[in-house]
Amino acid sequence: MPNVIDDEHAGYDPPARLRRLPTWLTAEVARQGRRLVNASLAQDGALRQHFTVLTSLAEQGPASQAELGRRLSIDRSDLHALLADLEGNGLVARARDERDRRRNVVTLTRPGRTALARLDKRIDAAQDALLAPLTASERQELGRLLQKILHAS
Amino acid sequence: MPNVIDDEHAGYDPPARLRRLPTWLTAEVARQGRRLVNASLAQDGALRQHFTVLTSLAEQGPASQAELGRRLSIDRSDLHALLADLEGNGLVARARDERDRRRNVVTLTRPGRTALARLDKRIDAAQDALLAPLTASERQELGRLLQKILHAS
DNA sequence: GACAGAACGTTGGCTTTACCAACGTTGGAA
DNA sequence: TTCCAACGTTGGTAAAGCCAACGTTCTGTC
Repeated sequence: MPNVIDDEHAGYDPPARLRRLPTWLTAEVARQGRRLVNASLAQDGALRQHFTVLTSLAEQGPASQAELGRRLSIDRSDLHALLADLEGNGLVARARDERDRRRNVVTLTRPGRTALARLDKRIDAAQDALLAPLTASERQELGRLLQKILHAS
Repeated sequence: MPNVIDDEHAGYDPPARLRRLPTWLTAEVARQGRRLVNASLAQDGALRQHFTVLTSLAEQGPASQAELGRRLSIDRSDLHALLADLEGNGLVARARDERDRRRNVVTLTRPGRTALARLDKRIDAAQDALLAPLTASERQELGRLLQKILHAS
């Protein structure tokens, strides 16, 4: 007869040692965030990395595949598959760079821009769901701390 | 002639839209932490989840496989493989619970305890590496915020 | 100008983590 | 006793991350 609340996370009780570990905490929060984002984006049949690529193209402009990979820290081979998906859906165009024919210049199409606008809303909803327990200033502080870690790497 | 420093992360420059997203930030920091932890644990041929399981057994005591899975939010089937690894290395023992013969009671062995002590040091080193850019109070605050998110889920 | 090495896109493979579905066994409740 | 739940187990899928190798194209150097 467990006296825990009857919910899907019944019994969840990680040891204190783990709950004190920053790498464990970030991994666990990231997992939760990923679940929320995946559920949101799945409504449009998109993956998290599709959103990442589209966002980079929209904000930072066209780029070769290799440059895109460096900007986002995504492996060339993984990016290849992602771009194939996006190109297949007409959200992105790949064209050989005539000034350097090794390169494929990736461009956001008009449908791509439209799709991204839709995904943007999905993503924002997921952020709110994840950060619901935090106040506005706590959210800001969390962002600052995480950025500080990333920036110094 | 790029004027960037010659390092392995050359060109890393994610769009501001992503750098503002909590789910993206936590995922990125978690990825970095995972790399550090994996590199540390690999020296002992262990996986992150091996450490998780051993830690739970050490701190929270023996448990059935199902209960272990609920505590750590690890799927039964994934846990099965992890326990097979650990049992194969003699770090863990599985014994049928005679009071409920559906259950396998998992116990930490003496070699398991020894191995965990080794892994503990590896893990702590990885924490320091990840949090290097933060002050002591910032580390504490980050932990608090992440725990608040997890606890309320 | 020829040559060696680097960068590029591409293909293929492997690992970890995360889920889900189904089976036979065992226990508990109606 | 019967039905359902829980358990361990097996098998499968998918996302993500990472690495090695190939042929093509550029670039720097001799």
